[in-house]
Amino acid sequence: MPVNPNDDPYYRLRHSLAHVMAQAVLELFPEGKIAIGPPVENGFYYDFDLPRPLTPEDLAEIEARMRRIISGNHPFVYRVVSAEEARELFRDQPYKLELIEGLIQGADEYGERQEGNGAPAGGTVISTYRQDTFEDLCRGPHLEHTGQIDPEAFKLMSIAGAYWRGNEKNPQLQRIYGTAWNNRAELEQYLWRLEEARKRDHRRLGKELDLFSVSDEVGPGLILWHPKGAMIRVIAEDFSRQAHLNAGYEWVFSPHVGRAHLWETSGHLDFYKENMYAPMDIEGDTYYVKPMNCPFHIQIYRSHLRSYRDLPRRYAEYGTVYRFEKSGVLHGLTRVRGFTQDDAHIFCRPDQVEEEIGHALDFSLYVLRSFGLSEFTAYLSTRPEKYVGRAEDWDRATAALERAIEAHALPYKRDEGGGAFYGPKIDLKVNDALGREWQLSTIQFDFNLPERFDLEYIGEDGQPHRPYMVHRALMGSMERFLGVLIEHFAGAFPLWIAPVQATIIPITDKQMEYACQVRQHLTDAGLRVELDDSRDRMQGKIRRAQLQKVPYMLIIGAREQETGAVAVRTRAGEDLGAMPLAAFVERALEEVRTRAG
RNA sequence: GCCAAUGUAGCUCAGUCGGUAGAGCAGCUGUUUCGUAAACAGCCGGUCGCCGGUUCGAGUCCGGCCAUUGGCUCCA
Repeated sequence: MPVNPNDDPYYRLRHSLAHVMAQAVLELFPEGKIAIGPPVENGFYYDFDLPRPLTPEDLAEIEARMRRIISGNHPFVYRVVSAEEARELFRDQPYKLELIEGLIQGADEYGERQEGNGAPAGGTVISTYRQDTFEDLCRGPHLEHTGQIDPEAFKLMSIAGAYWRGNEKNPQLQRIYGTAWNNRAELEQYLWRLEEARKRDHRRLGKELDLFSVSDEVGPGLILWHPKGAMIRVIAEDFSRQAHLNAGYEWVFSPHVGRAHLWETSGHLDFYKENMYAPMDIEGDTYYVKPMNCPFHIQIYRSHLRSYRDLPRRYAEYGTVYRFEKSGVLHGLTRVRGFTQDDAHIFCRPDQVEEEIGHALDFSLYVLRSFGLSEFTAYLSTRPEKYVGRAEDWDRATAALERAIEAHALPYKRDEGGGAFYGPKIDLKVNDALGREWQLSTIQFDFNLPERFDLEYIGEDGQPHRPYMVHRALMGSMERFLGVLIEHFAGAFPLWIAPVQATIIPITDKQMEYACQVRQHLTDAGLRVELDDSRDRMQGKIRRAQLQKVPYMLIIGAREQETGAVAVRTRAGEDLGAMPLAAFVERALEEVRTRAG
C-alpha cells in the first residue's frame, strides 16, 4: 500500500528517489515504459515495462546512474498541465495515458476514486514533477532538489513481478524495490534489522533446531513436526486446552472428511470450492476433506433440541483442515495447505452476545500474553455492501465487538465495509520482538450458517429462536503460531516452552554414572533434560547446547559429583556456579511455573 | 496461478571454456579423559531436483516438469 504523505517523514525523500530511479532506468532502456512509483514502508518502488528481464547487475548500474543524477543537484520542478498537454507529454507512455484518463475522471494517480479531497468537478488537477531530463506525472510532494538526498543512504533491494494496477488479468511489469533513509547510519540500521530478521527466520531455525520440515515426497505446504517442534506444540496445546476447559469451553473432536451434502448445505461448495481438495468417491457417495470445522460443530449443536437455558455452548477443538492454496503463496509455517486451528464456535442468545465477545477477547489476550506476546493491534471489520442476515443483528454484533475492544483499551483500526458477507469480525494482530505484525486471533460473527443449517433454540416463550454463532481462533493455526513464536524468541524459548530445558554435560566419562542419576532425578521432577554422552570435550558440548539454545547447561565434574551438585550455565553465557541439585530443580520449576522468560 | 532467481553429500557451500565430483561441519572408527562456545587422526558419504534433447562426451548448453526463494495476486 502506498503510504500517506502527511504522516510519513520519509515520503518526499522516497518519492523523489522513485523518480530518480525511473530516470536512471529510462536512460538504460530509452524504449522502456513506466507505470507508477510510490513510496512504501521502508522505501519505494517503481514498476516498468521493459524489453528484457532485469538482472542484479542492472540494479548496480541503475544505482550508479542514480548517484550521478543526485550529484547534479537538480531541482524538482512542479507544474500544472492541461489534459491535452499531459496527453502530448506522455504520448509514448501508455500506462501514463491510462492514468491521465483516470485523472480526468476524478481518480487519483493510483486509479483510486477520490472522495472529498477538493478534486474539482472537471476531474483531478493534472500535475507533473521534473528533475533533470525526466518529467513524471505526479501529485507530489517532492524534495526541493536532488542534493537533499544522501547518496549513501539508499539501496536497490530486489526485482519482482507485479501486475499493472494489481490486477492479475493485466500485464505483469517489473518492479524494482529500493530502501531509502536520511543518512547512512539509518540505512545500516535498517539493513541490520533485515539481517536480524533473516537470522530468526522460522524456516532457518526450524532446520537448525530440528523442529519441523517439509518434504517434497509428502507435498508442498504440508508440515512434518519433528520431536522437538512437536514437543513445543504439545506444550502449547496442553496449556491452551486446559485454559479453554477452565474458561467454560467444551472440548470436541470431529472427523477430517464429510459428505458433499454437508458442504452443500454450508455453502462451501458454492463459494469456497476452489480452495477445497478434490472430492473422493466412497461407496458411491462423495466426500470432501474439511477446509473448516464449523459444519461439524454445528452438527454437534443440532444433535439435541436446545433450550435457552443451555446457552451459551462453546465447542472447542484443535481442528486440522486442508485448504488448497496457490503454490506461489506458500511460506514456511505461516502459509500452508494443511494446518490445525485452535477453533471454537460459540452458540448463544442475542442477549448473551456482549458478554461472550468480551469474554472471547479477554481470553485471547490472556492466552497470547501467556506466551510472551504483549503488543496487539485490533482490526474491526464492519458490514460490507453485500451481506446476509438482518441489519439490526449486524449492528448489535458490531457494537459488541467495538465495546469489547474499547474495554481492553487496545489500539484498533476500523475497516469499514471490510467484513465478510456473513458477519463482522475482530482480527487481532500481534507485534513480535522485531515489531513485525502477524495476524493470529480472529473473532467472527456468522449470520449465514445458523440460517443455512436452520439452527434454533427454544426460548422462554416456548417458541424456536435463531441463536447467534461466533467463530473464533486464538492462536489461529498451530503452524503459524509456532512460526511466530520461533521468530519472536529467535528460537531461545522460555524455559516452560523449551523442548529441551537442560543439557547435562559430564566433563569426563568418570562422571557418567552420576550424570545418569542427575538425569533421572530431573526427569522425575518433570523437567525435560538431555545427557550429552558424546565423546567431545566439555567446550564442544557447551557449544552444541548453546547453538541449540538450550536454556540451562548442567556441568558435572569431579567436584560436583562429590558434593551432589551441578554447575549451572545459562544460554546467555552466565555462569551461576555450582549449586545443590535440589536448588537447581527448585529454581527451574519456579521458572516454569511463572512462565518466566 | 503469474514474473524473476535458485536447486551439487544429512547441513552450509565451491565447481573456470563441456572432459567424468570437491571443502567445512555432521556421521562412523580409533586415540585423547579434558572445568564454561569447536581435541587429533582416519573412514564413510553424491542418479549434481526429475524427464528428455544437443554432443564422442553434460553438474555445466537447450526444452519440459517439480520444488524452493523474493515479489504480485490471493488468504470469503
